[in-house]
Amino acid sequence: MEQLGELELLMEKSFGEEAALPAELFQKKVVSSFPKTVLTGGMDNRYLVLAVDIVQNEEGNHEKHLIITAHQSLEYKDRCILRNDWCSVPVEPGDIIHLEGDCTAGTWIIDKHFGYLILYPDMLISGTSIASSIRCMRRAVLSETFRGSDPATRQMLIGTVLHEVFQKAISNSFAPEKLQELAFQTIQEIKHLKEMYRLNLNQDEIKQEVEEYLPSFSKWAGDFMHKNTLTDFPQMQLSLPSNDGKNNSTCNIEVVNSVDIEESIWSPRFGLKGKIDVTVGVKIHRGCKTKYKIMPLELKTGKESNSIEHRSQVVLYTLLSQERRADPEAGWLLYLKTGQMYPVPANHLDKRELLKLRNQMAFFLFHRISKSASGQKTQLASLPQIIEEEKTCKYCSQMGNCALYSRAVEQHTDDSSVPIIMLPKIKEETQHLKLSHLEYFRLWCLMLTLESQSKDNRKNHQNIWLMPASKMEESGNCIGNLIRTKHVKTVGDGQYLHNFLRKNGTIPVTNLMAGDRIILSGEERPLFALSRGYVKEINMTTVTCLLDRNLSILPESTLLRLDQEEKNCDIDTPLGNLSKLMENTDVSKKLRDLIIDFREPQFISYLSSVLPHDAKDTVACILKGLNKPQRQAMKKVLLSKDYTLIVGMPGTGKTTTICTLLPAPEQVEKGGVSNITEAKLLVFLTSIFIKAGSNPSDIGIIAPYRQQLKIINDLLAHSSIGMVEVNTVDKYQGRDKSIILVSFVRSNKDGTLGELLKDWRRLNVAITRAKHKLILLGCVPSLNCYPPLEKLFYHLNSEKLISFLFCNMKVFVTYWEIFQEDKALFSLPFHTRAVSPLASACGLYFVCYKSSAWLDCEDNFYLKGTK
DNA sequence: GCTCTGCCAAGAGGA
Repeated sequence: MEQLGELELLMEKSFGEEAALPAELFQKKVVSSFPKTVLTGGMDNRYLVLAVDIVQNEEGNHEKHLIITAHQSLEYKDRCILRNDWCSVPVEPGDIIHLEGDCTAGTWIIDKHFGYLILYPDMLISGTSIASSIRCMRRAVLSETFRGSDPATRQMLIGTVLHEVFQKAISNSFAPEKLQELAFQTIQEIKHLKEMYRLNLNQDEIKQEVEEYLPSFSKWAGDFMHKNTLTDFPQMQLSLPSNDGKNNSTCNIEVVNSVDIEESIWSPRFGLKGKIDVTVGVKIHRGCKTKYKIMPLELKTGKESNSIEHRSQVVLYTLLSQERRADPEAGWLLYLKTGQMYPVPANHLDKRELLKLRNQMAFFLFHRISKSASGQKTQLASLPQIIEEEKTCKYCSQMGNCALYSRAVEQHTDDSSVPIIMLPKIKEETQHLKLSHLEYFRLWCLMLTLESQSKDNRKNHQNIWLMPASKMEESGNCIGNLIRTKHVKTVGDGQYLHNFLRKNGTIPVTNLMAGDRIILSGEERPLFALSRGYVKEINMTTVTCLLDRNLSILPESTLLRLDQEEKNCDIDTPLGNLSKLMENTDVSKKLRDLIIDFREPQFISYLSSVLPHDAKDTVACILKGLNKPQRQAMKKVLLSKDYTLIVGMPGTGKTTTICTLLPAPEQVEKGGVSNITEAKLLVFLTSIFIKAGSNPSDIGIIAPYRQQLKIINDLLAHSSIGMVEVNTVDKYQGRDKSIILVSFVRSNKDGTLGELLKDWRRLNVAITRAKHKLILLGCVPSLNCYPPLEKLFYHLNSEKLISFLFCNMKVFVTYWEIFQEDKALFSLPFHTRAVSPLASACGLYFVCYKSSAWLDCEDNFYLKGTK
């Protein structure tokens, strides 16, 4: 919030003052709003706007004059003059922009004929999003906010299937039998079958509808591919800027090959991203001349509209293509229903207007929060104006959110003007909501938006294009200098196993571990985000990854980098849920009642009335394994009509084991805290369990610190021990293993424990993941500084469960057996995991966990998943 | 103070 305050302070200043603002203040703003941006000139320029002035030129027209700098020191200033419609770009002092065009004598001129300005170029907006903003900017912004409001439909499924069939055919064959086979095979894919089930459609009707398209596929291929004479190819009117002067726009079009399928491109130059259905090699025969171009081909399965939205999408893809190769100057729009293909030239005017829309959208997405006019209240900003087109609104899937936002947010705080004809519609859409509901929506929408904007939650992959791999490697979240080795193995649909080798020597110190999500890019500029996936295996020299695309089309010499996918703040799901909670349905109404208006949950009186007769034995069997308080709570859950809050903590059982050794001081280094002695002991104990006949997959190793996990992993790799899972406490949440070994790591003289271990919830998770045996390893004097652990030791000590391994550096080792004794450790009321499967089997709405007070913590309520 | 949580994604078509 401090940063936001700073920003607003700047925004409130007038232009004159802006220019005079001290450089440090600007630098502060840039650091807080654009933490990763490095100002730079040249092709990938990033300018900081220092001042904005509106002036009248000699012809009496308005121009926007910007004072800009591409230097971190802010010392060297350039100018940018925005003419014609560019004057309307909502650019403000402190903004980051990218400029395309020419800079002469320190001045950029962007006008209707030449040049582009890209606002917040590192914010990548998808082609479809921008295309949809043509009709209604508000809807485009709402769709980016409330994702998942678009219900899936039969047509969408058909569309997805047909895209896939065409894409397979173009690199295979369009022969009718082959098409049949590809269609059949595609329909059988699990993801499509699931979707059919969801939409309540049967396979046969989908198959039939898909098959209706296939003759058009063949017709298209017959027209555009594999002919003997050039003149057999369809004639089209297509003039490209590069053959200017020549009036001959007539040409024959030959589609030679498919260069790529679903090519995913990020363009930090134009601030765009997108996926190109098919990237095709095309020969354009004009007179006796032939030009070969690699161009985007966009497939459409719906009505042959050749609409401005469809064409715009293609124009945007020509911009994306420039990130990888020469400007295609045009693209193709193919309607699969008829096989009709339209050329879409990308002229300056279209590109200019689309980029202006992109800028507008970027502005709205960037400015989600505002300050109230009266003072210091942080509130949600207004969205783009509601349009006055009842026809467009009639079928809009964002109608509900649009009206809700207008009523709950805009009409509450702002003097925003709603078109009069839209007022009744807004009222109608929101009349089922009480004031308390609107308030709830406003509050949570604000909270979630703020959360997503907080510094460490901001989702951006900017490092990939703003920072070279060699520099990123220092953080441990990136590995560069990799080349692809061996063959790419296709594991499944959209899953390709790749092997990478560090080109020179060994892989540097890294945080990357098996299971981490990564983004694969080329080291060279144009190859950002070629593919996404997971690390499968990593050692000193090689990395194995499961990727979503097959990269064997790249030359083997291509230098690649892996970037750990930054955590993404998923506010999409809660925002989607919030939107759903406000829907005019019975289910949502009931939930509003319980959640917003706090209606007390209801319970029925007798279990026999709810339990199906044949479920009795099963339930009895499950209950038998629980202790008394667990059984009582379980009963309450079963009687629940609405929801049940379960207050609980896990644990029971005991036994002892003894070892001798872990002095075991911790090491603090760049990668984090670790404890080699504990690690060795732990690996030793693991080997004992395996020798004793335990299955490695039944053993889990937990440590709170990543560095410790790394050391344990290294030790395991050098031993003969197989696939033992090693992970952080948090990754084990909600799961368990037969045998769990925990390494507490911390051991020092001054009693520093760090905040991490002090989180009692984490401690709780760590000691409750074991089904049969739990071994805790740690330094008693160090850990004793913390009351909850002290309590634990007190108990363990009284039960003689602690083995002191060395006289002055005491280490405890213990395990106990869970579920074998009725007696609960610490008199814990519950074992939550025992409850949840049963609860969900009973179809409860909520399963709620209240954190227990056993460690003198404050009362926290956790609302867990809805069903 | 060194950890994690919600996570695949841009588009599938409608009018």
